[in-house]
Amino acid sequence: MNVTIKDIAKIAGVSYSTVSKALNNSPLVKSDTKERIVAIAKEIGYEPNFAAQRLVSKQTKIIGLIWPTIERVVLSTLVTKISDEINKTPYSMILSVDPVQASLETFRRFQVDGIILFEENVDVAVDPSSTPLLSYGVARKGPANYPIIDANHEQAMYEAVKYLYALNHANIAYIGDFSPTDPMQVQKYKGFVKAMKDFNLPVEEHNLINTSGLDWYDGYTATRKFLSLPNRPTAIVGGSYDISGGIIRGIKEANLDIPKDISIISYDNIPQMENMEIPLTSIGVPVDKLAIEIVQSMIKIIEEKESQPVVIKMTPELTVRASCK
Amino acid sequence: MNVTIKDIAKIAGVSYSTVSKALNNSPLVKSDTKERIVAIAKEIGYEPNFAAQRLVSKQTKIIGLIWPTIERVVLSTLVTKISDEINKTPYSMILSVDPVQASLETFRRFQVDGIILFEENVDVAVDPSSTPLLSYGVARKGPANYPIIDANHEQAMYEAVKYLYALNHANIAYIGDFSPTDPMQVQKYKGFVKAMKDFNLPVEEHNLINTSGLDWYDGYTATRKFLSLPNRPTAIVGGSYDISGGIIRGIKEANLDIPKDISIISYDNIPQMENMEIPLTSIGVPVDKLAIEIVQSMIKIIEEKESQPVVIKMTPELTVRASCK
DNA sequence: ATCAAAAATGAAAACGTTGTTATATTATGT
DNA sequence: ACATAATATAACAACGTTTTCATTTTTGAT
Repeated sequence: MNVTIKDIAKIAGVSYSTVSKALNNSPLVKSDTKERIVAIAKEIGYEPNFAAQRLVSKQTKIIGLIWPTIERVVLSTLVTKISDEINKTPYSMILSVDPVQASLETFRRFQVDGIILFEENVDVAVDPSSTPLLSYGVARKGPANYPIIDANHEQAMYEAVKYLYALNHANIAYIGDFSPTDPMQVQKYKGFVKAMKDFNLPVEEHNLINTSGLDWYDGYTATRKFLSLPNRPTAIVGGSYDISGGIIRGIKEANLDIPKDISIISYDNIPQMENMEIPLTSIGVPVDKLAIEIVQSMIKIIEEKESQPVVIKMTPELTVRASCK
Repeated sequence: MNVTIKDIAKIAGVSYSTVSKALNNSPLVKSDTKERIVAIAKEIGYEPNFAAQRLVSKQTKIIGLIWPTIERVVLSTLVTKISDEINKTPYSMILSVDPVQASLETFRRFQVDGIILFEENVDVAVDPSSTPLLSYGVARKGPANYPIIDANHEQAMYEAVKYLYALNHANIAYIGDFSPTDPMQVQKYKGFVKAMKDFNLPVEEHNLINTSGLDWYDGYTATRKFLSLPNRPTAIVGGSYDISGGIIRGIKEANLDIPKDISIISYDNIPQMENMEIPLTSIGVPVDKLAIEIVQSMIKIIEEKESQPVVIKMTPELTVRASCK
């Protein structure tokens, strides 16, 4: 059987309500007594009973994370970081990999205090009266009825081009997914094109390479194809971590050197960029900062109960490594 | 404020203890009353209060999963499946990506009912009197004081060779990690060598290729190197999902065809094998079955309280796809 | 020394369940 | 019709906290 505050009370010769206050560092109890009680608690290895605390506080101190799409390295890194971040707070995290609606159902049953949703193209009907919800996704036209944290993809791509331009590149290509149904990709595309225009660089067919997908293989095949064409760019912007992996391989296979022959900068700012065949210079919101922002916002929403459906656009950062010249 | 059994009691005109029994389908309450109460509960959207149930039942119905190594596709798939599986039960899962000892600490505080540990080379000192613990890892010499679920790596590799042998291959190479400090890899190595000997196939330097790592790139570089050597094998056993990805690439680059020129079978049995450049024939315990076994065992240990430190060796299965001939 | 105010502690209700025990109701056999 | 057994329902303690309110103790001013 576990140690309770009543056990502590008995040893300390005080009432258990005093113990409760002492352990919560209440100003209502004398500091000598407080110290004595805390010492005893530690001594006999007291751990507060979670269920009892929840019952009276009407909170679960649990945040649910809905993660319907699996197995993209970037996302699993983000999940890890979010978990880390939540563990630093009094909250903890439970994970659901079920489809969105089913997950919401589960979390309601669980009475979690808040829900973080990884949104990919999903538009969720959320009853605003219910559990606080925060989405990591893309801002909509008409704002949803819950807050959204969104990496500024457009700005990221703009900065990528700006950086390459500053390095005197004039023939810059974008290898990425141009799917018009994925808002994230649309943003990236826009940002690239806008920057190119702003710097008076040509935007033509040969420097807009559609991978039709976000995976390694998509980047690889697209690169092979486009390297065989004339008017080869001197710099490439890769649309995702995985795509860029494929790009590197494609370039290597053509016996070209990075960055001597071609510079490359990739979207997605995760530590793994460092460990690629060539450490990739990358642009994007650092995954750590993203995690912190998501968790902080979630907790704020939970605790302040005032969830305006704001959109938080996170600013991308450039991390220079060895792939641009 | 949430609906409680007292609200139901008021509406139904019975005492709340009767409601409790009715909702738990107790034989102590008349079936008419039961139905009526259940109907009302549904009607007004009653959800039992988790904390209250936990407080009285002395259980949390939460299973903690410790996952210290991240970002190996195979493992994240397994985590997903385990989560799925747990969600089918009355339990739910919380995830910790902290180092083992810190995670154990957290989970104790949480009073989780059981802990699943993904063990990679970690030897954990566990106080057997405490929370039930189940490890997914490798059997030790002296059994640990908790149960271990272990894929039979040795048998897997044996079966791989057997399969290739049945396809009339005589020159078979193993491309994998031969690190003597990683017990999983040692098992695989052993299984391969044993099979080769049993089938009277030669085990020489040219068909034991050490990648010194488990990643894509390790497989790729190893393959490039060994393809340049004479006496090229007709079939390859790849040591992991990622390694095999690299092997495929290496072979393709050498302008060889799979399976026409070289057959390849990979360790790890996950659905993603289907989506590789070439759908890979693979051997290993199917990740779904692994997840089911882990979760079932965990729950059994929790509920029966009799955790003998057994080792469960899971039988690998062969999934034939397009990469062997 | 006396008393009021302030400080410290204690008592007890509340949170929403489950499970045990007590009570009321119905059925059964004579 | 009556005792007895079986059945259905109600009452209430218990789980381990937090929090409110009541009580006791200490402090400080007179």
